[in-house]
Amino acid sequence: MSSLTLYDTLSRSVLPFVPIRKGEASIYLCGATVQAPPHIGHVRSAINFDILGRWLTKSGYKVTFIRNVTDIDDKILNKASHEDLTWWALAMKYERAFASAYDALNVIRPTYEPRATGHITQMIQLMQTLIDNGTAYAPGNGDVYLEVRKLTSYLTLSRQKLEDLQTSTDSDASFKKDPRDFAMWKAAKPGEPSWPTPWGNGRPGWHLECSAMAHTYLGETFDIHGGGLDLVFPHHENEIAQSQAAGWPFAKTWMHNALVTASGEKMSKSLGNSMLVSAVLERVRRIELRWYLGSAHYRSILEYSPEALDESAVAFRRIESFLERASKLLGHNPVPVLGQSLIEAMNDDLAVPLALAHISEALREGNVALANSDLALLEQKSNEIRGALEVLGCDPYDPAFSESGEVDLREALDGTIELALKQRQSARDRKDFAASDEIRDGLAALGIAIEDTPQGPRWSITHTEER
RNA sequence: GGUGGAGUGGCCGAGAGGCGAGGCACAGGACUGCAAAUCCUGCUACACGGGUUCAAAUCCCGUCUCCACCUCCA
Repeated sequence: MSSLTLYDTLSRSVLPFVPIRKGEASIYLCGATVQAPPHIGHVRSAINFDILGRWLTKSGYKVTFIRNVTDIDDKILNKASHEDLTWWALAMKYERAFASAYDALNVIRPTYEPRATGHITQMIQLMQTLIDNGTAYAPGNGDVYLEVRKLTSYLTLSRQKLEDLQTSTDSDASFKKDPRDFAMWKAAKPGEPSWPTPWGNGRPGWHLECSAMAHTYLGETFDIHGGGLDLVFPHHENEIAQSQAAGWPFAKTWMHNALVTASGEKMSKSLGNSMLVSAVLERVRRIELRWYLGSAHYRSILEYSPEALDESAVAFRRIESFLERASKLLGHNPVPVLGQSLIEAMNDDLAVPLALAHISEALREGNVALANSDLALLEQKSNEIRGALEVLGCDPYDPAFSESGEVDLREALDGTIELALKQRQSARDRKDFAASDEIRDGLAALGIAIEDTPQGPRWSITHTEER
């Protein structure tokens, strides 16, 4: 059996995954700054790393997964004044929006989900350590900076040279010893929330919280640190800088998901091209959005278009409909089984597109088995397909995807439609095709598609108008 | 200016020296009262120009185009 390899941004190569603690895997993922509702780029990141977590779990590791919530920062303060809310009310509002989007898309909840504001003590301790050892300084205005020239190594992840960085145009640069020094802690402006520190009242800078929280929950070193590709610099570089300056080895492997683009450009709120999760869920079902966002390789750009989304949803319905027909013929639901080809694909740096090709193949073979009523083969193929879907977090039998009340409704509907199908069958038996087609067309107009199979007619809801 | 990534058939999208990934669309066929679904067959592509090699989408050199990051970003 093959074993897991993952692409590591630090070494720029695919390396075998060797856990620090045998049988365990620790992951820290940079979560959201909760200042606006989630768009599909945000949840893509969560889904990509959810697939990683699921695969590690399937592979037998005990996974500790941390995903933080940044609940204090400049944008949150700005937005709060615009929305006429307190900063904490705004942060909670959007934290909940993210949480419900993650739940809707069947992203497994992290082991712990720490908030920045809950870890001020740990941040102050870290700053104290760095000030004591001379890598950080408090110039007296309430800010605390990290002095990047004191570091033995810096910019190893993005492979840049300090001299090549375009210098910041910050107006407060006057307190910095070097314009490239970055703020770990920001002095409070009048009216802003603040926490007391030995260097004055203020609030955390963005980078400090992740160093402090990763250390709190995962210790001085852990297996995987993840995040979006846009976080490599400065965020992750600065996390490394702070943590290693404190003497912590920090993350062993760095993984970055590629971004979602629209019209060739990065999806972001400021560009005005972001597709909110809530808006996209008007178009496709939750499981279909998950399938779409998870089906690209995590290191490939995903270019969003409504057409691509629709196409992906149609492809997923084919699989779903196969499983439905298979379980009907088998008399029970498929049991998730990991096929060898799926295992190899996933172990190869989570090669989801390759896994998809294997699903397509199994689907074709399964359909043949269905046509021939080859129950043994049908069982095998449907089990493997369900196993693959489960790894991708897109198992149609997962209760996470069942709509409330759907089951009861479906049963009632089933009886009603069976009645209509019986009428249609008797019309067909007397070759009264006008009457039989009238029944089929009538059902179609109600959003019920009828297909005649060797096992008799089957019905399904046409999903186009749904959710 | 610096640092990365990318360009593959009508479209999407894997692969990374030699065996046509896969999907969608399209065309033909099988099945069907018709349709749908399903299956079978067809569609031989790797930005451009050089080079290395018995063999290049893959390696090397050069060029073009696009994207991301350079202290707000997932």
